Amino acid sequence: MDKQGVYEDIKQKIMEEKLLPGQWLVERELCESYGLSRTPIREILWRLCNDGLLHQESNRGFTVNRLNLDQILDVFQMREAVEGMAARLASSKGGNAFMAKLQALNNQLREVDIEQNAFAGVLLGRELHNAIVAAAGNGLMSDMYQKLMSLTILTSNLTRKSTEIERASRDAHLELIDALLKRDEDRSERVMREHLRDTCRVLVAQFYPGMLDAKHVTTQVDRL
Amino acid sequence: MDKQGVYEDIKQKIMEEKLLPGQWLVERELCESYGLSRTPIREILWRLCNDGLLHQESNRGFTVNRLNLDQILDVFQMREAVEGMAARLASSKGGNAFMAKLQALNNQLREVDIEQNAFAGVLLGRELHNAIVAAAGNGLMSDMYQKLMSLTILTSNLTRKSTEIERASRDAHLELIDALLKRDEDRSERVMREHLRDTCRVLVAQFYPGMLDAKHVTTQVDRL
DNA sequence: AATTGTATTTTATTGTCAATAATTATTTGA
DNA sequence: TCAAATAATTATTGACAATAAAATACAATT
Repeated sequence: MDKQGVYEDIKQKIMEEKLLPGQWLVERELCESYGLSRTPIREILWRLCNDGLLHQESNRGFTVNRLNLDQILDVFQMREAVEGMAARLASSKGGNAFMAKLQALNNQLREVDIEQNAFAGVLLGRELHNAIVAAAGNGLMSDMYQKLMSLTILTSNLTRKSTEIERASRDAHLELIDALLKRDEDRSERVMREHLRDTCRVLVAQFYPGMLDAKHVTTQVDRL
Repeated sequence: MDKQGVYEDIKQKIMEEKLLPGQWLVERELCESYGLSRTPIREILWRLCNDGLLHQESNRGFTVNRLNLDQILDVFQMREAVEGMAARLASSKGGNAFMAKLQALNNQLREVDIEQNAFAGVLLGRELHNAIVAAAGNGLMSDMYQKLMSLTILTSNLTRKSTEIERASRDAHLELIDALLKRDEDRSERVMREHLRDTCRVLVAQFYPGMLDAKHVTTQVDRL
């Protein structure tokens, strides 16, 4: 397997929780299992570190990054900033293909039975978010979004406890699509932000019950 | 010089335009001048690459990153998103120390004679932006802001042609401080965004005259 | 004969590796 | 419990391989 392949393989293993937060990645073991020497492996580990997936301690090596509650809140706060702007830009600059994509997602979302197949809804939601960021047409934004999504997924395995999150997201996603289709920039940004704050609340409630009074989560936007 | 020192030295050389965009950084030369071996130099180069200061081409090495107009616009768009949110958070969560800092900056800014000493104004402006992001209390935001500032400085040597930029920024900075002191979240964010868009316009006008009709720069916010 | 185009050689540079040094963690003995 | 010895792991180094650019030599064409 070549360097790029190894990079993606490790990344995926972290995403799929085959490598758990806090777990040490031993260079020698990685060399043996992938058949590469330490130098390229090291380079890969640095990349993953800069993606936010790994954490390095000097002279100790790399672990899978573990986010505490404050960091999770930080991630969602940044997602509000970045994806909020993405929604604004997409609503004004999105082309025909984007609008068609929104229509398609709208129809698919309405058809999905959340209680029966929540994960399908989650996947559609991700597609929506990805499409919005892509439509914003800002490469730097795409990079930062990618990093934020990595950190989001690192937060918790969304695949499992997804029902409640999806239940909370569906209406917001439909409203978001509506705002985008109407090219309402302000509403698009506002809905996106509120949606992310809600998602964050639900997620925190699930994984850190009894901590909803944390400062970040209760921040309110009077008017956007 | 140790690893961290070399990292900062190269970074500063890029900031000060002692290393120019497009210029190749040859590993062997860096090894000789800093007295380190290739592996740690390589590690430093990867870090700088992930900071956005360098650009890598496979089997060719690293160059100082060169931003085209579109990328510059992307940077400022992201700064609007990130620093807009920073202003919002700082206005609501900023403590006594932050408020005192704002007062001090307010006084200093009013005293500075722009026409005579524009750079002093630029430095105060940077201090203000830094203080706002710090007051937002989001580590991830600080990281992303750092990267965006690196890219901003890479854009052009702001030290030289700073008079016009500072002239355009001063009033905005004062208004921003006012909004923050009054803890007006919405206005703080709005003013920050408008200020960054104006700065971007001035900068583009200086370095890319006759291109102000570029799509990004003309994007307007009706209501924030 | 001069010039252009192409193939070949040379050079410069990065990519990879395995051995060694330095650091940190663990075990063992009192 | 503490200290020293041992083991495990990362950090660095220098040598070598692979790759890409540059220079050169040569042939083809006008």
